[in-house]
Amino acid sequence: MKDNNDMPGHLARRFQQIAVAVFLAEVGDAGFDLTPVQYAALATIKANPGLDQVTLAGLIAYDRTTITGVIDRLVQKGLIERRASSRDRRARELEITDEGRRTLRKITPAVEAAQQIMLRGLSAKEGEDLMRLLRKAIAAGNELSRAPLREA
Amino acid sequence: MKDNNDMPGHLARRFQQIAVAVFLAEVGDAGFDLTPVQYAALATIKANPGLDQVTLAGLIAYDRTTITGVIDRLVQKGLIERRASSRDRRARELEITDEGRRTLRKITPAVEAAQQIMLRGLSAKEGEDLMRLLRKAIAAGNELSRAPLREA
DNA sequence: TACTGATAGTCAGCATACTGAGCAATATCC
DNA sequence: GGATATTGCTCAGTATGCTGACTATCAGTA
Repeated sequence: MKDNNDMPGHLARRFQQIAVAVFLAEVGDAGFDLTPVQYAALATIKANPGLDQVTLAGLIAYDRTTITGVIDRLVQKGLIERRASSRDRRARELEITDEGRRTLRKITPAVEAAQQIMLRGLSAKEGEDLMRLLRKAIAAGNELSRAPLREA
Repeated sequence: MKDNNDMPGHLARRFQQIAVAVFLAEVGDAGFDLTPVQYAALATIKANPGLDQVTLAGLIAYDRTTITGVIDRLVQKGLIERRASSRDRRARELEITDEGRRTLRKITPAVEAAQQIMLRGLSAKEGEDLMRLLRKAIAAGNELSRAPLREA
């Protein structure tokens, strides 16, 4: 009988669970109310001004039906704006607001601290190894989920 | 500016996302409708007959409020039974049914195939390394989530 | 034994994720 | 140019996961 600890799927779930908890704790302590998912979306919108929702979803590997709610909440918080595209009337262009930019700047230290804490049981080299192996496994499995990563 | 690919949190989410998709695809192809979470609960109930919900949650690191719904669905599918404990009237004892045992036996190949597929980009040694590093990081972060792993 | 604190379970509410369906608009092909 | 396919987005429904609150019960102690 295989143990849970021999199942990559179980380890994946557990590591993700801890990663989210650490992120929320660090960001919360810093005085912000932003989830890991919202943070990634916000940072990606800042780096790609005016992108549409499908492109955003592709850049961070979110499902297109998930991104709708995430964007709703970022708009609600005043961190981004969503407006109709002039070129394609189906699409919505996303833009970060000044408030969003400020939030992103102030929250960065907490986010980076969180990334450290997630790996606190590992040496620097082990942390690098873990990230390298994850990247490799993810690259090989990219097309297996409904929301694969898509380059711009 | 740090890239998403340098963030262990982002890699964790992505790997977990692929792991779930692979699991559901393999198990679905085998003709079963069981999630990774339901599978782990079912297997743990089989291995620990009569355990209560809190103990089960601790063994697989689920939140106690999440386990309620998972158990509801396993009961609904006829794979387990939930009955009041005679020793502690607050607690519910969980028992696998014959149907649950049959299901577990028949889906095991699909589950194991899924674990292979998740790691298909890695060599055998790399897969082992990845699991070892995940186990180590998880052990160090165990207490950081609301639902830590608890030994029996 | 009565009080107090801890524990088992549930519930409401919110935030991902996904399936599948649908609408509107754009692209493509004949 | 018009039928057809595709694309961007949304919605309803289901399944984790979590926070925080609540009930019922149990355990320890004054």
